[in-house]
Amino acid sequence: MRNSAAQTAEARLISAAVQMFSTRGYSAVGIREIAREAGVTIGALYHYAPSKEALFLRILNEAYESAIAQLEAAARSTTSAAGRVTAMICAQVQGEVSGRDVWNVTKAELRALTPEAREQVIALRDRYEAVWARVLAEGQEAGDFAIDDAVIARFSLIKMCGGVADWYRADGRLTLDEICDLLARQALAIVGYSPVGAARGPATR
Amino acid sequence: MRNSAAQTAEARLISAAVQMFSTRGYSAVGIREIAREAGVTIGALYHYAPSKEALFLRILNEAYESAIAQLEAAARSTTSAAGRVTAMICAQVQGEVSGRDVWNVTKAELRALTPEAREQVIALRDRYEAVWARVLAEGQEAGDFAIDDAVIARFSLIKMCGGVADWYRADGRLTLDEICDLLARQALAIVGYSPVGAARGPATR
DNA sequence: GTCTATAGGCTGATAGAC
DNA sequence: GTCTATCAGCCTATAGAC
Repeated sequence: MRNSAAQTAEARLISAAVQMFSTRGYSAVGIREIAREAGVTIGALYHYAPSKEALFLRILNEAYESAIAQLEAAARSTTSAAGRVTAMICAQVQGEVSGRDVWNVTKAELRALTPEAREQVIALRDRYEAVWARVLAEGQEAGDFAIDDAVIARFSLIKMCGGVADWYRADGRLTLDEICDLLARQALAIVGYSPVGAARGPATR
Repeated sequence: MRNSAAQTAEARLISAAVQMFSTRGYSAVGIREIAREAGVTIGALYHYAPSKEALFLRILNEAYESAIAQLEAAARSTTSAAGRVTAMICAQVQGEVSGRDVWNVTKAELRALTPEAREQVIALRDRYEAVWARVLAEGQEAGDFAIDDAVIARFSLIKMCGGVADWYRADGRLTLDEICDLLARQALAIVGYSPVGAARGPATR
């Protein structure tokens, strides 16, 4: 039992599964290993989850629901289009870094799922992207942004944040706040943000 | 034997492995399945590759060597910094889309490798990123670009292209050329490109 | 070069005692 | 809730015939 005994067996199973799926992949990790790492046996594992895939799906669901809630909170945190994008970039980067194990799993393992389970997770991903789509469209309509193609811009923004957890280190050259700031500037450059509200007008800074 | 019988057994094995690793993941695919898909038996498979991981490593190596060569050709194709970035974005996007199976494998499966093999593939990735780093630094020194942070910009550019193959469809809304053009514009926005060569000066288009 | 047979071990999942 | 024992099947890899 490597995790704290203060946690319930269920919590230890979830966190062991997240950590192991993240570092080695869903298919490469056996239920026996998860159970051993969590300090229980397979019998107990199957008491908490009806199957390996169900355990996995639960992790994916919780990760996305939490991420969507945080992204929506960031989108509501201010009224300016540029402020929203900045807050959403920060929310996404911080979510990815603090839950890097979960997101490693989430992004890499859709293909390991059965078709029904995969559709369920894709619906969550679509809800997440819809928050971005709404904010970008509002900024465009208000004249704050000059976006060539909303779909391409959205994909790029999401991808841009998605890799941070791969290389960020707490003792690295840049703090997380600095990284968020740099990425937010890049994001505003991508959406053609101009403070005066004139599409494609000269930038002042 | 689902693949063309005109190919050698070796070529069929490689392409079957690429396709199956891509759609289902390295760990989830067994050597029996690869051999069956290629129309040979495991005995023949082990004649061409000493192990499952060696077969996998060979695929990764060939993919990266080819991608590095194409990226370097794009970087040499023109002398202007902006032209180079545009050509490199196109090279990267087209490489990812035309070889989407290989890249799905390459990006997702590093963790399935043993430590020695992983280091080898990471060295290839570093060589790939070094081409980008060089071009961005040259553009910055020449005054064509105004990059806040070269590392962050490089990661963002690479990530931005990396997702295209996930959603691109030949019969989709945008042609591949249109996508490359849009991404190249975003790339130039990220690197703070200004045609007059003045850092952070007003954009003319 | 390609085959079959097989070794030795791991897989997800279940049954039933406590 | 948690355990042990077990099923049926899959895994990578090897040996040796042809």
